[in-house]
Amino acid sequence: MARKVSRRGGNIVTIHDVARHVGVSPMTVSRVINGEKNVREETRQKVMEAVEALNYTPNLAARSLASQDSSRIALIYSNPSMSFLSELLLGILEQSSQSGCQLTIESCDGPEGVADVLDKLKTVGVDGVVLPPPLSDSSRVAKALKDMKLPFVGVATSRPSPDAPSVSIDDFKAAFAMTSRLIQLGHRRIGFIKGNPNSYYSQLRYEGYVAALAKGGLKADEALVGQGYFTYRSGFDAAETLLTRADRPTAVFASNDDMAAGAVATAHRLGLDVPQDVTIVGFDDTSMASSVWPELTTVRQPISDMAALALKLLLEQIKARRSGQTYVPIHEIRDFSIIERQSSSPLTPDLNA
Amino acid sequence: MARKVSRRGGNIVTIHDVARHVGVSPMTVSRVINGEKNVREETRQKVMEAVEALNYTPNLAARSLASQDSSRIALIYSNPSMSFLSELLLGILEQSSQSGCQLTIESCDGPEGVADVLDKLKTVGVDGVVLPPPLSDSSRVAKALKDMKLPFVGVATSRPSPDAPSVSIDDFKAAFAMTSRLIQLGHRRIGFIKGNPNSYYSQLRYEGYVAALAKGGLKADEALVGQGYFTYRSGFDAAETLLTRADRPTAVFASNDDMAAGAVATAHRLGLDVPQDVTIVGFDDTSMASSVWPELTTVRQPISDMAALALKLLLEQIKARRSGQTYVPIHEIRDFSIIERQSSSPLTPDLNA
DNA sequence: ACTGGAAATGGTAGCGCTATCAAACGCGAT
DNA sequence: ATCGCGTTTGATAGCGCTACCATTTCCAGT
Repeated sequence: MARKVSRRGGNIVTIHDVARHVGVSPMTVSRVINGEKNVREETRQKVMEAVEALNYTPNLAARSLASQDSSRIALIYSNPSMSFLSELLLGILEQSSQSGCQLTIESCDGPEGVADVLDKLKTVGVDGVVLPPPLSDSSRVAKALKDMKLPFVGVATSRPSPDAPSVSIDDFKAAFAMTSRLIQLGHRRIGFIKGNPNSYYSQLRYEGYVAALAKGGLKADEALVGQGYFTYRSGFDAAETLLTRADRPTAVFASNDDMAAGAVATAHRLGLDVPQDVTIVGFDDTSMASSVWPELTTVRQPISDMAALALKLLLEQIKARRSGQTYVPIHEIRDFSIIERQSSSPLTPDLNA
Repeated sequence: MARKVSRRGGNIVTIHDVARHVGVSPMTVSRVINGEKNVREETRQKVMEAVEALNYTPNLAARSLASQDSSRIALIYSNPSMSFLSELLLGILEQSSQSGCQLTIESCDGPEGVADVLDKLKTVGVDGVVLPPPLSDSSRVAKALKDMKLPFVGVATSRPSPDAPSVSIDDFKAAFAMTSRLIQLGHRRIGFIKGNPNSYYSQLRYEGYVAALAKGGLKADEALVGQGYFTYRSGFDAAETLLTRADRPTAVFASNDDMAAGAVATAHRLGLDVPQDVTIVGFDDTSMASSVWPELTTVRQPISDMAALALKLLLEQIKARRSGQTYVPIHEIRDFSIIERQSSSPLTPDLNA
């Protein structure tokens, strides 16, 4: 155990210890650690073993100091959907600690808040910005950032800015898949609760629903579509209109989990059992989906992974920009999945009669 | 604008630029930045101005490298209450970026998961651990950490380990205050939904409720107390028992927000309006409280601040330990507050009849 | 004025890592 | 063997900041 006691007390294994242990130069160890290619396989092996044996972990502070890639990146959000945010944070955190970048989280409420926050970023000095929805859909924010010449990345955007990379799922396809699943379960009268009309992905989800109905040979009925605003309350209200109809839908697809939860509450209030009397499904798989009872069947976005990837793309962009290369924004599409929980069931025969 | 172009491309303002601008040594600037005392007021002033003028921001990587205080700290959680977690993360993140420490977030589900995670921390090598509830209440985890000689800090614990610092609110006092408030609103039959009996703070909240009833001259009625487990579902079920009674309570105090939200759902299902027919209040002020409708009146814990403070205490502890000093754990108590939203109202006269 | 000791400031030497370039090595072709 | 060229390795010099100690400045007490 080659341990070195540093000048100031702590005792830590450094790259030099590993180098000495193997009998190579620190530089070689560095190369192995960073996965560079010009290292003989045999050498790489020996270094890896030493790293393992000495239980070496790189000092991120030193690394980012030396490599000058210590980017300051800001995550700004205006969406108070904490459950979405925390998933996002988990992913971003993991990536940022791996990439060794300084992270700042800024909340901006209200529309003028955004401007203030951007101003602050300008004076404080950040190297890039991560934009979760709904900011990632705002062309105003995108333009402001572009004018500031500040690189940014959009997470879960349906309308990626052409100037910046983004990571998202295919909202249309996801809504299509979920609707198809409901049809497959035997549902024929399928209601839909739209999200905020300002959001483009809200539109895409609706279109996916309509397309799936068409493909299933069902005609879209405007009366089965409610307008919501992505809030619990709006789902609660919209569901009331849908579920008090004489020919109420046997399934309701709310375009996010909060609205779905609100719809479940309304169903309960109307004396309807979920999913016995009505199937209700959501979108996003935020913590809300598994908090309420019955737990919601929903479309899962791998938010954490998406966030991590987004940060990675952002850092690449910054690096490219620094070295003067032109950077072509990448728009990455991740896979969604459908999580079936207790809020959905096949259409029961008697209701079909 | 004294800007220096670094060897590798970036151009950043360093402590040297500030020093040159003022005409002092970098050391003095460093002292001013770090708020050390042995600096003449006049000098401090000038340095501050230069910092402002040049828009200097310290490079955290360099700082933690030089001062060797780059602690690796881990946040381990087993509670899937995402809303609580995200608040926590926000606070921790802010503090960690200020203190320049490396943060790792680890989830451990199941009871054996904790052991695995601790094992991992051991091999990876961390300098300290932050424990949010319910882990912060587990004497088993505390003992394991103590055996590993790993400093830790508890956030929102009601049963702080004597060996480690902690930050929490006074759960008893908070429950007492909320119950008193309900009494003040005219309620006389006040129900309570307990949390998981394994949690000590669950017990404290219950005791606060009982004490407030006593002080208000009301006798505690076991029939108005339901057993829950801090989950939505458990609140949903417990509320059913309470609210279907002939002499149902006019107010229900659920000992966390998830259970309160479940109780609201049950009330709705039973055809009761909240708060017209029954007042329902929660505890914690997680995002759940403001997601549902009506939004919940609840006890607010300043989770974010508490988390930030906890991290600070942990770092102090680590520092003290490194320099060989004995460290006396500090148990910090923060103030709670009662947030009144739409789920509570004064007792309406006719119900009192 | 003059000393002594505290307060303020500066010089030096790294913290652990990596960019850069120079050196050493391998190896097929001559 | 010798050359040439690409691959692998090493020596050096910082990245921006702070710990540590040396130095200077200040001011009370004589």
